[in-house]
Amino acid sequence: MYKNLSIDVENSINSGQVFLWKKNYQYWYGINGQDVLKVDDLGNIKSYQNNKTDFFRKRDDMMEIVRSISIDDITKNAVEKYLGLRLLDQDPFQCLISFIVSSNSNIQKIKNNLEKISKKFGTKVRFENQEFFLFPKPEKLAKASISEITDCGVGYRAKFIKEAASMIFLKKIDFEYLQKCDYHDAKENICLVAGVGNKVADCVLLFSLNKLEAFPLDRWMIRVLEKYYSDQFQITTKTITDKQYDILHEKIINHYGQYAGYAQQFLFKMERENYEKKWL
DNA sequence: CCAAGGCCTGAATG
DNA sequence: ACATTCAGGCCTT
Repeated sequence: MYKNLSIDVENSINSGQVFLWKKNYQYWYGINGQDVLKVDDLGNIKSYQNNKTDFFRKRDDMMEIVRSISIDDITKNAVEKYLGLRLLDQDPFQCLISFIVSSNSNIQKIKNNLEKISKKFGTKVRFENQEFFLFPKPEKLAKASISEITDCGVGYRAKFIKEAASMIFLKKIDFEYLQKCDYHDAKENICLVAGVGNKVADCVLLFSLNKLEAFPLDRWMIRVLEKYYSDQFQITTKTITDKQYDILHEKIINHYGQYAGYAQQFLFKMERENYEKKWL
């Protein structure tokens, strides 16, 4: 059966993966680490640094992925409804800081916090006759004071941000290494960062380290499992412990297979749209 | 191991 | 108005 597998840029950006993006007439502009991306409605990218980035993961075989995750009616419907939705391949450091900031927060506030961080610590550049602030480098945030970071409105997360930046700057966490090793090793490693638990780790792994079996379980996804999958994935308690998270993830991988992360993204998008939640 | 409580902040709710 | 709750969790006890 024929499917139109072209990219839906709008839905991909408005799916909770990225925060430092804005639309200016027909183009989307976004910060990705030390680069600025300009994207047209077909997903063609012009990059400030002239980097070749596969931000929309065009390398993925969406025909095969869609086929393999459309394993039940709920997911099948979500995939069909948001077929153009894509996982985005982000700068790992920006992604890590973004999701540390995201914990116990909401999209509007996360965006606001990250904009302040970029403005305060990032390099100002001009691109397409507009002003942008790149995301700060690890060294810059590692050497900032806690109170300077707190001024960006991130509250108690400030020290997590500083510590995380230090670990990257000092190569205690090495993203290039994490790219190479498998999901479980990478997760164990990145969870060593204070402020990074199961959910944040899975976001970083899925959105920036090419681990497509990562399946971030946040409030929304727990709600999805409770509502539509109560038979297969029973949620027993209010707070999910580390062990329960692991067990759930194991069952989820058994159900969806190696592209479970894509399934998560379609279901997350679906559920938040059902509740008419705002995006960027 | 598990459960409960606390946490910056600001927009939304009552 | 003003208080309370809640928001894409995590850490400590």
